[in-house]
Amino acid sequence: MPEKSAYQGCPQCSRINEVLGRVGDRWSVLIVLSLAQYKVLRFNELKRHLGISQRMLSLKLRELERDGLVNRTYHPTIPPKVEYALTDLGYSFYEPVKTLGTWALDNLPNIDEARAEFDMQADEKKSA
Amino acid sequence: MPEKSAYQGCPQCSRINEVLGRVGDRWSVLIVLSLAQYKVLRFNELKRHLGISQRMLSLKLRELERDGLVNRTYHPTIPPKVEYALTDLGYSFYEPVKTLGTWALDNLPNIDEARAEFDMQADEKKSA
DNA sequence: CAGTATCCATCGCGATACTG
DNA sequence: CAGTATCGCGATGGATACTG
Repeated sequence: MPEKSAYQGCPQCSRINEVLGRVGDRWSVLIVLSLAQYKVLRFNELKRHLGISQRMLSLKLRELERDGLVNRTYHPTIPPKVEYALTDLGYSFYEPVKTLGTWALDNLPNIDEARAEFDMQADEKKSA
Repeated sequence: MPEKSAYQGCPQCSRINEVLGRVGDRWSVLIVLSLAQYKVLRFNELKRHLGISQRMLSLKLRELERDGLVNRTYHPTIPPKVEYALTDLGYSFYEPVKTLGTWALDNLPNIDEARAEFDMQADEKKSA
């Protein structure tokens, strides 16, 4: 937690940042996205779907569970079976994330264009 | 860029992830937030406001400029003066970010509560 | 199957020093 | 003032091996 000298001008920034810490965490978002789409997934289903390592998936799922975004259901069978699903809070979190994802898809062409132009002008200076 | 075996089940995830990379980057978001609020800021104004290191601010600003989210205006005076502001694309990006920030402020109490309960139950097991 | 534990490479990022 | 260059530490996260 970078609680250095930051956020002097923005007291609530540190709190918003906590959530951004969750969103910024690609894996957490992808997990939420997957669960929103499939409703219920087992551990290895998520693992295969996302191409995430066991370690990371385990860590991130516990974080999400701790934050009340994901529900974990353990079935003590043999072999064991564990199902993950979004909580109500998880679904409510999905809403703004979806908004962001929509913006992303809509505007990535613009970003690509801006990058191309920026890089082109950088090249011009180099060859000048 | 972790272009490993990820995203098999979600081709557009990698693109969404690019934007999440930007959002996840706390500094980039805080810069956008600051510029949205103050319209125009100079390099050191941003630096002081955010408590960010020169190096990071410089790097992040160039990223944001390259992506077309931030506009850089150089005034060749002595001493030099450089002003940063959001582009139209930057402002449009601010919208979904604001949505997310609002969700954060609204729901952080819920997250805190969920955490407290989760940690309490974890403690119970430990002492059992 | 659903994890946990250990090891290790990478790198984000701050601190510091220097320049036009 | 507005950067760039270099160094170094700590966190992030993958690979691998082991357990109930």
